[in-house]
Amino acid sequence: MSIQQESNHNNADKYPRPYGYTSDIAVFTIVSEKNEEYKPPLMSLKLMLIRRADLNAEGEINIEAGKWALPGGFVHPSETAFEAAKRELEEETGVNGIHIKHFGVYDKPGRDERGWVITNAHYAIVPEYSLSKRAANDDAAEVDLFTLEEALNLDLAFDHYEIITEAIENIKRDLLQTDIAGNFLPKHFTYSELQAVLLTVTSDSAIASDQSFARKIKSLPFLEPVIGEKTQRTSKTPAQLYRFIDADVVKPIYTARY
Amino acid sequence: MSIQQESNHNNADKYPRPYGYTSDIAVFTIVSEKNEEYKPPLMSLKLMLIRRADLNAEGEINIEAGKWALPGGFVHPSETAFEAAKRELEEETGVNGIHIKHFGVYDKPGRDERGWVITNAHYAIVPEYSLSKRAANDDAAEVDLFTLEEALNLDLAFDHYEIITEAIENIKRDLLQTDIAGNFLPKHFTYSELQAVLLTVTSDSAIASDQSFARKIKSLPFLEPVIGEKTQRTSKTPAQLYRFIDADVVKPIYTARY
DNA sequence: AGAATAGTGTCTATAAGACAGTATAGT
DNA sequence: ACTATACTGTCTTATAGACACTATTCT
Repeated sequence: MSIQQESNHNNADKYPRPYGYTSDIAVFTIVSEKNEEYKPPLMSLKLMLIRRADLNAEGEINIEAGKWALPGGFVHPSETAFEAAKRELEEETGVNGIHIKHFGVYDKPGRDERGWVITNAHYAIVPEYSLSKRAANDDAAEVDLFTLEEALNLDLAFDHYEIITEAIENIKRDLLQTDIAGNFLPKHFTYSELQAVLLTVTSDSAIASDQSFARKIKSLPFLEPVIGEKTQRTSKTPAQLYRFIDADVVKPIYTARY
Repeated sequence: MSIQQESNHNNADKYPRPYGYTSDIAVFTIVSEKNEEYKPPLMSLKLMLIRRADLNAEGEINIEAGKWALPGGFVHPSETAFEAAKRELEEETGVNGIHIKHFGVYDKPGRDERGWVITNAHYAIVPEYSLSKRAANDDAAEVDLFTLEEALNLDLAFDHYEIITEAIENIKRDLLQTDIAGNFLPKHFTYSELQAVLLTVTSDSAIASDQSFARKIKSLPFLEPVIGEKTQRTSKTPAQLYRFIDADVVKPIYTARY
């Protein structure tokens, strides 16, 4: 069959239809481990997972029961996979305006033993407080936060090991190459708070050194100081607050602009 | 319904199943407009599109008949969308080992009036000669190459205007930010040939200036000279040949490495 | 010799990182 | 005074781009 005939898309009835179309979300949050007064935070990046119940809603034995999995659900025909992810995340956390990004499609045959289920993988960045609220609301659901290393050592459902691995790669890269780090922070933040976020995914000396990073923050095109705004929440010395602004963060390899 | 219940993926029967699952491919090629002896090439980036037939294989009036569209086809349940794109592209061009990249999922409700059809969009980089061969093989199919501007001014099927727009954004960005430019070139190439590829998507002076670019090519970590190999195909002066090597081309914005 | 492409020499401006030092305010 | 954080001064090195120049080969 030629590609052109197929591309007419007129032969759908001849082709098997997928059994299901879902969205999964790798929900990341940053936990501030210590938070004394006059101290910069110590942060660690965590992933939220849920534990699959032994029985499903009909009382039948659940597939992949007892394993840990990414939250997710079926896409409705009236929405896109991205909208479904957003909707599910808002249902989950009760927070909207969350940063969410599609990073892959998982459709390998056999990834779900019940049939041909295609899932769209997203990662999301959720402030810590939204998740703690949720955990309190719905204590029937077994939900937990894991470090990235812990998460990959759990007994994971479906192909979620692969999805989580790639979610981690994506968020680590994006944290260092885009301006998404701000989604873990309040609107206005100090250099040491941004530094703490970045240190969750890198140990580079240019980030880890206070002096280097204090200098670097002034040269970043997507950051600007909030004039006259200082805080003492990270030190006795009042520290300048910064905010993210919209700016291109492309760093071409052949040329300076395009 | 909570996100956790849905995530059990046990309720597939309750949810509508997609009507079709397809892959589309934006096939890009670079046409060398002039090719005199002892001259560097003048290149332009083109997109291959096909024209949808008036009637389908059953003799019925075809949906979106007469419009131009990306080649593509249905994904088989025994393969991934990426594999389907690769298979279709090889059927189309008769060439394998082609660079192909998934860049998006298009699943907006109503994008295909016959039902819920989800497509995976890919772009591919095909050397010029493979396409000319194909055009000769299958003259029944109406296939043509268009400049990017021409392509967007055609009467395009489905949501292919949007897909093509994003394909163009993706390939332009990747040409300047990754090492994919080499896929348009022979294994060994001169600096002016690489320059001609990049000039199809940028007019930056650092690329356009011969001297600047001749210098730049030596500092690029993913290029190396092929020792002792020179060619006169672009000038009377023998020119050094280069090749791409595997190297990380990440350019973080916060730090030099990670 | 002339023409065209392929480079190199050298200067300038900018930027990044290292190291040392100063500034601020609570205890 | 002491301490911890928040910076700044200054040096070194690396890099990019601009401009002028040289090198090579065919016609």
